Amino acid sequence: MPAQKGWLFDVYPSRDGMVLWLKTEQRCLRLIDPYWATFYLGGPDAALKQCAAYLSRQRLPITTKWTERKELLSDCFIPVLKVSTPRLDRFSTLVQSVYRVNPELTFYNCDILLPQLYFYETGLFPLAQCELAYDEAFRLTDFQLLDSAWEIDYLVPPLRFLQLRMEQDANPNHGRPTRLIASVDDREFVFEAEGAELLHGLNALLLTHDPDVIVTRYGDSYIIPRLRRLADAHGSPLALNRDGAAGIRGKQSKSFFTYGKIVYRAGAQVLHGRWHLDIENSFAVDETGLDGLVELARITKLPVQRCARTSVGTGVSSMQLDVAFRDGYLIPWRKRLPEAFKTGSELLLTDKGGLVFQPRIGWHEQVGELDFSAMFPTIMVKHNISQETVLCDCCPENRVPEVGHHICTKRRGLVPRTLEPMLERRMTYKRLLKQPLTTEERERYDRRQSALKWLGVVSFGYQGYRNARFGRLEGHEAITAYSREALLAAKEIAEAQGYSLLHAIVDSMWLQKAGAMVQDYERLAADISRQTGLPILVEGMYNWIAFLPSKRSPKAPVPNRFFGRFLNGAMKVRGLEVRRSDTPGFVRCAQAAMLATLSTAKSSDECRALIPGLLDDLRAKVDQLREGRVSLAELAITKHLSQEPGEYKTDTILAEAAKDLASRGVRLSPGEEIQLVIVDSRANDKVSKAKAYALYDGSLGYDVEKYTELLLKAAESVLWSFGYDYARLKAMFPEGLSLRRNEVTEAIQPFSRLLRSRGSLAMTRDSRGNHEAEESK
DNA sequence: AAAGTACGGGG
DNA sequence: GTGTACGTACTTT
Repeated sequence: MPAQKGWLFDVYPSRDGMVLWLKTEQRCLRLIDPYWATFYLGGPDAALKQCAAYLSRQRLPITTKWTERKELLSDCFIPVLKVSTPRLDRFSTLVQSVYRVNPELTFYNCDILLPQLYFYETGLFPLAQCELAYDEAFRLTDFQLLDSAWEIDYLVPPLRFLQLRMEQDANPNHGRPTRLIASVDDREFVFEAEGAELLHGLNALLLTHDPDVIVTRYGDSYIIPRLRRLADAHGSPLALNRDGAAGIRGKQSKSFFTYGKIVYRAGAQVLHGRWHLDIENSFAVDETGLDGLVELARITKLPVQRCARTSVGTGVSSMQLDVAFRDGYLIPWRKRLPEAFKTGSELLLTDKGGLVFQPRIGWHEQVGELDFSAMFPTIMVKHNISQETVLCDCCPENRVPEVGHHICTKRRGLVPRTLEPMLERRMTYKRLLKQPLTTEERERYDRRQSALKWLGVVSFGYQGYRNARFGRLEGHEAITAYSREALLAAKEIAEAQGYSLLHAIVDSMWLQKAGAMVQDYERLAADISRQTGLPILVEGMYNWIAFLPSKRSPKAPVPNRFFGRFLNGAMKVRGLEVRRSDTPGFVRCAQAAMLATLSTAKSSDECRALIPGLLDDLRAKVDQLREGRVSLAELAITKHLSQEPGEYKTDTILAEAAKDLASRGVRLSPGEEIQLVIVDSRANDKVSKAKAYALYDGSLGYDVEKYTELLLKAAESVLWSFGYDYARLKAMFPEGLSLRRNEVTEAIQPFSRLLRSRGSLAMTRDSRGNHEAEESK
């Protein structure tokens, strides 16, 4: 009987069982595992018996068995009916039909996607190295796992890539049809968007190259749907999929509300036996690249293409399900409830219960910053905070400070058990990063640890889900109570040692003490760690840091508008224009350049000496704007629609641009991102204030003065501490020759997001506003 | 002045 | 699969 070693590349259900694709050095092998998927039913004996009888009358192969399994909340065994079927394609319809017949039964393990359930049950996971044995019909007969999801130095198989993108960098759904560019290795192929040549050319490329991964920009929302329509129209096949029997699974786009804002999720085009990754539709790929995606898929056990497209919260949830499943717990069906539902926040904001001490506005030198590392996840682990441990029946004496909830001391919670190995794993990567490594290794470990960090951040928010499978509001309250206690204690310890607090927010504090060196801060951090039981580290020492005031009331501090220079020359920037996604590239780069220049200065005096130069640069930028030498791509502003284009009550630039697109037949959904260029912000006669970037030919120019204003306001943020406010800057650059209708030069597009996908796998986004400046600069 | 609209998190 | 924070900044009415 043949056996093959390789990596588990793809897993999905089919009529005949679970399809497994094994990637070896040479090829990709399709096997089928005749796997029986199982769910459980609980309830009164009579009802269960009746249900078993109903199931025996079904025409599907189904087995039922009486057994006992543990319930999560009570930790007690309860009698349940185990229902299994090999017809994976009918699994969810089967659950639905049982529910229709007897909605009073309690359902368990029935709403978990089958590949996940398969992974939990077998111990396999995406990209696991394993040896699979199979018969002549390519049916799996045995397997051996040669890998562990917790392995640090795991191997990733060699993968072949095909990249697809449209010629224009803007969202093709919002623009005119352009040519399709396919690239393989370093070769590029350009196809006209219509016609049979495209299909033939692409098919030839797919067949000769046989890529494992198709990486696209806008593949989910535009390229693949178009290719499929084209193939249908010509009646010719399209070889995108590797599994000819399975087809491409399309998912509808949707808009939904979460945490106060509407989110748009593009549809999906999921391949079988081959991955399609749309970098414009993947948080994980965008933030942490392919390395982060593989790391997440391995430890969350979400199939790679699903992992690429879901929120990190889904990953956290999957890890918890895995732990619960392996411990033999029944997993309750999370029915969608119609009532209001509070979602977990990915923001660690003050209103969520974190403590803030407002900053001392202004310029400060010789400042140290201490940050609690992974504060919320660490609290959950340390204090055993989990759905089933908060307000337990057995430990009324173990109280949370302030809020008074009690937490179990007898039983280790599901959430801490999930988080603990993950925190440890991230620490291992961080330790590795301190050792001598090649650039490649450094980047890989850094992306992996960054992917893990997201899991930690989100797992806190998850506690706030009132009806989340493993969330609990009281757990959330307990976490923030512990965090306040820890920050307060840290402040007191620091002050007792002669430090004065400049600013503190949730898990970070900025301190000052004459003559204190890094070692002193290290010692302080060690003291705080010891006394609070939570690890706190020196984030860095600043030569200088500027805490900016509120723009509306210049005497009021705000917690998150500051920038400073670390001793090693790196800058930390929060709340400035560079950090905002709706700042045009031209302004963002101008401000980033100013900050980079300041980062070369180690003191207020050195900064002051740089100001004349900064003002010269600023003048050059203003001139560039006024002379119409800025490209549209640099002026494009990205914003998210909060509603349908027609629902806007006020004519803002965003509403105008959305209506511009809508009037030209572009369908837009709430939450969707659009790009616009301001043409004349003061137009109030219903003449366009703004144009959609994707469709704008530049004939109306751009609003020089508006962009100058944005530029000067960004400059104000940087120069405010040196006495330059907006009024003063404006006076220095009086409205000259105001060219409202400029000739626009289509210059090179240095801010094109395209750059991210060019090259083999340089797929992560440059972070906004973190400018690593070298000490030697 | 009031109402409408958008943004942010971490490293 | 997800179901509407809250404070700040800015624009429009």
